[in-house]
Amino acid sequence: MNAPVRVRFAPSPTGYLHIGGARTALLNWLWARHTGGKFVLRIEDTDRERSTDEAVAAILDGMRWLGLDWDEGPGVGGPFGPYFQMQRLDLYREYAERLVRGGKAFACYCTKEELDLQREQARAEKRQFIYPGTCRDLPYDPSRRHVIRFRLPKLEEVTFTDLVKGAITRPASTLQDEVIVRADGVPLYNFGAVVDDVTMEINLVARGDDHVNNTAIQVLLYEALGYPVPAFAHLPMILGADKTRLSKRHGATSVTAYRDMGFLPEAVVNYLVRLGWSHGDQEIFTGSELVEHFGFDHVGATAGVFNPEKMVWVNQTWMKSLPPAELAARSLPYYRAAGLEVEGDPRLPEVVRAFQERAKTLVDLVTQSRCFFAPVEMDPKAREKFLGPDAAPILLGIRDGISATATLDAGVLEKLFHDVAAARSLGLGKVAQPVRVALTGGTASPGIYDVVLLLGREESLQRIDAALRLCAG
RNA sequence: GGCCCCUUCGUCUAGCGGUUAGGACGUCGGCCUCUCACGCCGAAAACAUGGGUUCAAGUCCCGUAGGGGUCACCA
Repeated sequence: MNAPVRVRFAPSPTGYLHIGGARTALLNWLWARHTGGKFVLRIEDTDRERSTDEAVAAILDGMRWLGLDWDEGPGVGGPFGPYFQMQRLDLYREYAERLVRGGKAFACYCTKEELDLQREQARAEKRQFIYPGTCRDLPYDPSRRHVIRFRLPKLEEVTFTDLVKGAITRPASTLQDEVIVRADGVPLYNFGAVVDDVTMEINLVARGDDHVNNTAIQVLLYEALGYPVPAFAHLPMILGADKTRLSKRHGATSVTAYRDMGFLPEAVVNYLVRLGWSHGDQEIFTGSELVEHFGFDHVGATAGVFNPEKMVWVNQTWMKSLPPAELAARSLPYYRAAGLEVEGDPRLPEVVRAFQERAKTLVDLVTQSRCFFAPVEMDPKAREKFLGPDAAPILLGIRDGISATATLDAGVLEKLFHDVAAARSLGLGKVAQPVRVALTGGTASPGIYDVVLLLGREESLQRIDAALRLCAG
């Protein structure tokens, strides 16, 4: 009765892994993991014009980064391979021939040009163009260049059930004898996908919303082939702020771009799943929580607007929750990309801890903490405002205090800063800000005592001395 | 244009006939405070619209409007 779940993600390798594709892959993966089923990755590379090996690599790279491992597919193989459509051509030919022999498909000799002309004519007459069945009853002549068309059965309408949208019905009058195999023998999407889903024993097809209109003809294909129709789940699109389909002009759309911007994969996964799926009021989910709770019954039917601000919040929330050592390890490639070699630096975990709840992304973390691993880059505005002549005596006081103390710790520093402030009847801020600018080059940083401690006595003294010279003019 | 799908705060959503319509992001106030964050407290903010069904409708049905998708020898 209940066969083990087999789902698949079937991208066409025409570009990087798009945010929308990633979500489709993710939900399939979650369902497989939730049910203990199999997650199959299949590459639909039958569009030879646009498919590239680089795109395949980019997609696999994106999926690995998100942690979406596949049970069958490129690299891992599996019992239903190969998992590239261009390596399954014999299979499609066999199934197409079966259809032709059974009278359920036929050879069509119309040329692209003839059909384009007819289409144009129909448009001129404001008529819907539907293939008129020109070659429907012609004898089969393999020597003539031809495509294979599916012979649309006589029926009123086609209905199927969608796990997220419910029953969907389409009048047969809007369907036509689709071409299923090109003249060069390469199958078209509707046919290749069906044959593969049949032979790979896929029993739930979860894919983008933009495929609902293909589903009716596919249902008919399953029936013509004599196989059970799988369950369908059509996932709503991801929109940009203007409510049109998310695209480049809305900003970054590839998952690896988010990696490069310093997002944690956990956060991207978390955000993407929550966009269109919910579990009560919960916002933050670990991977295992997602696997535990995910189900198509709570996938919404409405398209969702991609909200970068919320994704940043999710990312920041995740960064705060990671152990500092873990966060430090994750930040290494980002420091490297910024030209800072911090691996093995004993201060790294402490520095990361100091910025953990201040940074929104890993890139932000690196940017903010830069002054601990590189010379001070003095912000001119900060200098002008906080390193004037009146700052000199304050800096001097702190400088002397630090150099006079044998062992620095937070308690000592707190007393020192308070004493300097009290001696001049100033608020603590009047003392801390000039020192902060002297030590970091800017006006925002972790607590000033932490900054001194992180920098250490010698470096702190040097930086204050340098600032003193600036005060002097 | 035909067909298909969708419609709760600006955004993501909870709701599955009876709720002061809840949460989150963002926004705005306040608290905390050495800066920036974090955290905490509070506020503004939604059932597209018109008809039904029902004692009762955000929840069910129909229409309208709006939005999206799709109409290839692309996927």
